[in-house]
Amino acid sequence: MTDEHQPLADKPRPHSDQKTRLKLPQFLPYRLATLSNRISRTIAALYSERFHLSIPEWRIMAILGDETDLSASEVAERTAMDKVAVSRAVSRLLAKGRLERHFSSTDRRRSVLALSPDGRAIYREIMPLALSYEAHLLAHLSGEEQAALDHLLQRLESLDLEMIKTPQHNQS
Amino acid sequence: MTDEHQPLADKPRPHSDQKTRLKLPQFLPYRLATLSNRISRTIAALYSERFHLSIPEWRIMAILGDETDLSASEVAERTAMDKVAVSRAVSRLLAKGRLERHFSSTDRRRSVLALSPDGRAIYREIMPLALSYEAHLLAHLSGEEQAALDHLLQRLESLDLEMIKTPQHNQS
DNA sequence: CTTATTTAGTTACATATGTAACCAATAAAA
DNA sequence: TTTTATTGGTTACATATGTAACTAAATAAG
Repeated sequence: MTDEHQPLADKPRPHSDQKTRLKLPQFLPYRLATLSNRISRTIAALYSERFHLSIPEWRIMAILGDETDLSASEVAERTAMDKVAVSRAVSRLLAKGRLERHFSSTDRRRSVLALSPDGRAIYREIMPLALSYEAHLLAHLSGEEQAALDHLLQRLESLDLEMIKTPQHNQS
Repeated sequence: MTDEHQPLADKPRPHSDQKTRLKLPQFLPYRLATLSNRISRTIAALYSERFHLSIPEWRIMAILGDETDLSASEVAERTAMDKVAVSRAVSRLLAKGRLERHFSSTDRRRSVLALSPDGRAIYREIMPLALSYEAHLLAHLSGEEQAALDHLLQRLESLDLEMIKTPQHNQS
């Protein structure tokens, strides 16, 4: 694949053959990032302007619609957001009246978050949109493809992605 | 945890059964987004502080390392970044001396971008890191899994993700 | 030509995000 | 207990990003 039919004495380029080149469109991290971005934007378009919700805000509502009375740090865990992002999104949601917050009586630092009636109503409107969008996406894949996708995501999610030890190179 | 093994006549919750709930950790767009983020951050850690490069900056260098003398808009196309992001990253790269720019003689609006010698040197350092990280990731997958992954990405990339027509709902 | 239109890129402004510093409450040590 | 460390969350600051408005060059129309 590297050299289609490369005439013998005529190298494509002296300094960089296919093996040492990085082809962005075939680079896995790049592909995942662009695909995921396109999907996220598309789905955000389903609710962002209609409900004035940002992606992190919706994530929090989505979690609290499913499991109620979580603390901010529990929300952070489950949404894979960091605590600062959660804090900010929560305060916006509180300001908009979509969330209710009180604090644990046993630990007065710990917040207890839940959707407000208003938030629940919005949740019930958006959630089917989100699910049907996902269904719409998956509908383009066969059963086996769907299974394979799920399997691969599980595999990749389970990797710890641990850093490769940087080839020693103390040139800093 | 709510009700482990639910006795027959005892509905889990009147208002939301599994079918109408959104389980974030199983929601495809969410899974893609978090996976891709983890990978991007990990890989960015390989070069960001060592070479003082942001992700968009590296993307541009990666493209120009592969194909030289592109215009800003061609870079934008190939990196899937928008032209504003490209403009900003390009000006940072110029400032750091990693890029050279001149303008087309036939169309004086059109920029012609290329890595500077310095940029090329950096490219040659980073690129193997990026590739070996990818290899490291893929090494955890079997040959079939890798093929399936590539196939699925191609499938998903080819979808136009077109918006589902919003169920009419003029409540704005 | 002279005036629209389109195209390439940049700039402005408002908002979002990340990192680190911070405050308050709890838990652990001394 | 008083001191010290840890944990839950928020705030500040610097940087990044998105959208829209804008400049300049090139085309197309009149």
